[in-house]
Amino acid sequence: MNILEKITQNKAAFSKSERKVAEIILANPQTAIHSSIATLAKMSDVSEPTVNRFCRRLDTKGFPDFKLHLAQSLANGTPYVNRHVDESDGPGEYTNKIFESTMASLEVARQSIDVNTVNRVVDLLTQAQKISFFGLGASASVAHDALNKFFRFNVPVVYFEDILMQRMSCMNCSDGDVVVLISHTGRTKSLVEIAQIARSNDATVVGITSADSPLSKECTYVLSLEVPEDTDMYMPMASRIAQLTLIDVLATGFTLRRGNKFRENLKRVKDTLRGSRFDKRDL
Amino acid sequence: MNILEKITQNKAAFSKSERKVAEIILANPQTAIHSSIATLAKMSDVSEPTVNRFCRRLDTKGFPDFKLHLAQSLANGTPYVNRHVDESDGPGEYTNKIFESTMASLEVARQSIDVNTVNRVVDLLTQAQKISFFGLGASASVAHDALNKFFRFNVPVVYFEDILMQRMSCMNCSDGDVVVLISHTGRTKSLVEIAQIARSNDATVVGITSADSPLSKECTYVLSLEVPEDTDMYMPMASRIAQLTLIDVLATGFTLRRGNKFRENLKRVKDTLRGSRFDKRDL
DNA sequence: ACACCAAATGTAGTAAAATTACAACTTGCA
DNA sequence: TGCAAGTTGTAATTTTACTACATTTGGTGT
Repeated sequence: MNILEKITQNKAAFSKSERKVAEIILANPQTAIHSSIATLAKMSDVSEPTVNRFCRRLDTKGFPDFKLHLAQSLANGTPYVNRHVDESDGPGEYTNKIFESTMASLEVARQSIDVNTVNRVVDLLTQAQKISFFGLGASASVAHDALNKFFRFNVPVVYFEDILMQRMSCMNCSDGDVVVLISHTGRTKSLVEIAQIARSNDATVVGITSADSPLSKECTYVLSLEVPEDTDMYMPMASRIAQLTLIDVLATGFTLRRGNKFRENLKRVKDTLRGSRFDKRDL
Repeated sequence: MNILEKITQNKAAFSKSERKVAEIILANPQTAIHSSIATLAKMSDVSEPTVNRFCRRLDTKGFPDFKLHLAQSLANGTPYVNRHVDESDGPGEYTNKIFESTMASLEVARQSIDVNTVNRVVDLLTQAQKISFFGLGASASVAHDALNKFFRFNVPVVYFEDILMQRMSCMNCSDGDVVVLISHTGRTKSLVEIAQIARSNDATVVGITSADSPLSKECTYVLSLEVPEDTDMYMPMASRIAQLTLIDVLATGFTLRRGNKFRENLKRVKDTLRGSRFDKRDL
């Protein structure tokens, strides 16, 4: 865990002098990591052993070890904590907060992804006769993006924003078709219905949605993304970003998989051509 | 810069013994940060001053300072380096690489954003009579997403995928209208034309595009995102993600500026959606 | 091939930093 | 008031890092 947060949390448990040290470090962590224990003791107006005890209380081996932890907390990237925007924030603040929370959400999403399912879905997609991407509301643009990506692969791809078109499309599904349904909550009624229609027409249904949702129960495969809930009103839907990134992952997997096959194919063509050519040694 | 990369890069410039130290550190950086200079010297089979000189050569103040840098490089999150996917990668690897490069790109984008322009654009949007979002290809889905976000604000928002519709819409622009054009490269001809049409009809044109592009020259305001170029074939378009996040930033700025009354309105929109969803307690 | 110079490396001593053990001081409670 | 538990500081010890200088290595020109 981030040691800066830890200091803030344990603040109550510290003794008076230890708290002095905590204040100084929190106020100026960058200085702290470049100071010796003596300097820091003087700044906090306590003795050196007090600083040392402070470090130990935070489960570090001693002052140098503490500095290491602190340095890591301060390292670029780590402090991507889900910081919420509040009303008093200026443009600089909310810009940074949003970027940082987005990155934090991506990190959480990354860790929650089940690689095996990704692999199976990629497998499925490469073998699909037709791929459909459907989503509603905020997820519609994600489906839209997926269309863009997969369209380049020269595969039959389908995307509709309209519920009725989505339904009709699913009714025409058959064995070998893959329907990818995107929904953060997984509670959108019409999308759940579409999953049922697609399944009853022998299509494989892949859900990019949250686990244990009504939608996930209707899917053949579920790629769940555990993105922190967008509880805050100002909070952007980080889930979309995670979904898009997941689409990127699928598209990449697709390219890699098809790439291999494609290269083998190339080689076979070359071999076939050889017969119609003069060999090098014949020259 | 990440010190681990630095070590790898400068490897050639090192002396024989220094290289020994480099090898040991690269092979086991986690151990290195918890070792004293003496231990590390013994492991590398060199003398202590050699280790010290090694540290100095990397522009650190000495061994402790070097450890600090190393710790930061090893910190969770920092190694979000743009790692490229290669053909031999398995699902686990490419998934991680894509998430990490996306995060890395977001970080770069964050640093490149001009907050003042963000502020001015938010200002503009809050006062706009009508807001249009246009993009083509991959950027179309970003515009689509923007539509979704701003639609909730109960502001007249327009979005078209069709070039002709985009043109016509811009021809009907008037003073007070804001047209947001999204394009990673900023070299899409028809989008540049649309910018010109919109401007000549007194609309304010905001470009979410790269600086110094043809499109940027036609815009009233440019929000440039310096996202690393997607050179690699397997590389996903991280630029879209950055654009989306920027849209989030604008939307958030918009909400903040509009104040309390407006936020109540937002809540009402959310409540309305409830009817189309399965309730949590229904499970 | 040899001598010489410069760069690289190591040795030993020194300075600095961190830790330990213990003493003195608070603080709360009987 | 006095004592016990917890807190803080002092001083000595140990560990760690650094510096100055000596030795070695490798390369270059005669």
